[in-house]
Amino acid sequence: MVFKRTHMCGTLTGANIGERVVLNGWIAKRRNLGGLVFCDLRDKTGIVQIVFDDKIPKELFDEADKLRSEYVVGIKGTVKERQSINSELKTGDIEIFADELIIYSEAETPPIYIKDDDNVDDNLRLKYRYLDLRKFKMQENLRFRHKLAKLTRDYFDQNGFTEVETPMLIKPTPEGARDYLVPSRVNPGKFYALPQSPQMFKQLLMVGGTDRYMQITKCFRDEDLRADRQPEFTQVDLEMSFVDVDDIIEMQEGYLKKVFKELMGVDIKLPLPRIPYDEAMERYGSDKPDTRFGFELKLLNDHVSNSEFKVFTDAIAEGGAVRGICITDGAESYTRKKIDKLTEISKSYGAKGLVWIKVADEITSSVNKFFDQEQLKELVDAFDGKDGDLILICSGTHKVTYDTLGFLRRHIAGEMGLLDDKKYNLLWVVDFPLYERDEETGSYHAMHHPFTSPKSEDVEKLLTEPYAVKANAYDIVLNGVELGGGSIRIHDRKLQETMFKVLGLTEEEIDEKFGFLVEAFKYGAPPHGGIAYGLDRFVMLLSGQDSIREVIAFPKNQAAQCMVSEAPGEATDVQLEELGIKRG
RNA sequence: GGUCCGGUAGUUCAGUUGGUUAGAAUGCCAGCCUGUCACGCUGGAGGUCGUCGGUUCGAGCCCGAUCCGGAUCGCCA
Repeated sequence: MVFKRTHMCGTLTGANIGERVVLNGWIAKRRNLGGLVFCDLRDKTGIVQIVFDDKIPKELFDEADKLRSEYVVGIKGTVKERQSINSELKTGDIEIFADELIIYSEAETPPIYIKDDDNVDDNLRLKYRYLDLRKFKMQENLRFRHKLAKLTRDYFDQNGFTEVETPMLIKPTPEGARDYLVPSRVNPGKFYALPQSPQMFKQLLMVGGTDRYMQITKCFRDEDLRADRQPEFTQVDLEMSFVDVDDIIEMQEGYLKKVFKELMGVDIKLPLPRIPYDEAMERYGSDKPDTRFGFELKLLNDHVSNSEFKVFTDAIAEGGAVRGICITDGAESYTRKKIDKLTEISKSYGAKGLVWIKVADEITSSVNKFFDQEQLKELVDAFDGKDGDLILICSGTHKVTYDTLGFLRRHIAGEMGLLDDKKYNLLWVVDFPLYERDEETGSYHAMHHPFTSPKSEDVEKLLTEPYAVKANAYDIVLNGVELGGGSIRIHDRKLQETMFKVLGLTEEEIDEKFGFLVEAFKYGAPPHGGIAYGLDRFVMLLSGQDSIREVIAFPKNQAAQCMVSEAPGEATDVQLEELGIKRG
């Protein structure tokens, strides 16, 4: 038997006083005072206090005395005003005097507490996810995620987009991230891959005349996990025909404005800033800059090139750089010990060391032996340094200086409490390089993917100076996190062939990997482009969580295992034989 | 694959220089309790100190190996 509930626990208020109500939920807490039993009854909307007193039959009272944490019960009773109000509780001015009780399920003592701010081992939470999900915080996160997804569908629907499902079983294309492979029983020895993104299919949809496509879909990458990276994750995927970069950005800014207005109550100013990739690297050492604070990078090659400090001069001679950042407003707290700590972390980004300069009447530094006061003053002036500031300098390849200082400026800002989570700095990073160099093989490599179009003014440089070619590619960045990215694609067959040529792909490789797309483009491809957002990250940032695991109902742990179901599991010999993977 | 941190009661943790029977809080169980809401009071149960090996008269603590977890770099077109 199930009690037909009349209300949800958290929605009851003083307006319900005198009403007879029926509630279902979990026992969050029982307090037995002897002749009086209080229970906190919880459902996803909140908690309300139930009272069992001596006015009820003894059998019912005895039943109430048996209640324990996480028992699932139904209650019938009358709403009354409280004698003692609990201002901590939304429903704290009322309580339910129960006259009927049904215990649907008893429960063992739960291994984790059902409490929002409970500090418990992450794997325990994942193992008992169904208990973890009972927390209000988790229910709120799921609800928030749902709202964002709904708003996304509504917005793009209103703008003429059609949601189309693309296949989950696709052809393996060994490029970029590692594929999850799925063996095909009816094609022994052959495999499907799970999509890393619907990229090629959404382009086919454009060739197919869909014009404006969107999809909220799962994508899969068999790479190592991080706090903001799961092997299966959700993308908001979009593609539009007959557009240029401005068209796409304008459409997205409308979307972002709506998201921030309706879900966060924040008015964002349009148009959003656009920062060219080169400038982002030069000023922030990152292609996803956090602009909520300063500490911008400065190239110091000209200021140190004639110094005695070989570490610097060697780096410059080898084509590298010397760069620094200046920590202002409260840098005094950085003692030698703390700077040593920073130096230690810097090494993981490839820096050999970190030079520090403390600005004061008498400038001190870790390189006093090599720089006199005048030379140090020059460096300080390069940053407009003031008394109390701390300048940190590192040298090496351009990449090492960007990575190290890009990390340090954000790390230090975090330590100094400058990362205001109420501030939403959205910006576009544009004009990405089309190619990057593969450090191991020395070959060219599409930075985005091989269908990204070069900027028209750079097309002639494709074969002569590939590194100088900028792409019609853009990333949307929020507070130092990449929310999404996209590009205008190549729709011209000649240009696509040139692109493949620069990448060093043979006819066979092209045919094997992208043959069907190249073939499709023979029959009339519209100019098109799109973008994809990481939905999990988006929800994480907006709801103020520090891991995407908080906004995914059943996430994987760092070893890519599902702690609830214990996936992945073994396959039986019979299964493997049937799939043609193992001989019987 | 590399680096760093961690693994002690159901849970979160403490455990000094290697030294008696490994502690606290919370949770759990029992009894008492009519206005609690982190209820209170009294009592109780609860441990393969991740695992294996070594050093030692003696190891939670030291050494080696290993497993597991987390963070991070590489990786993530």
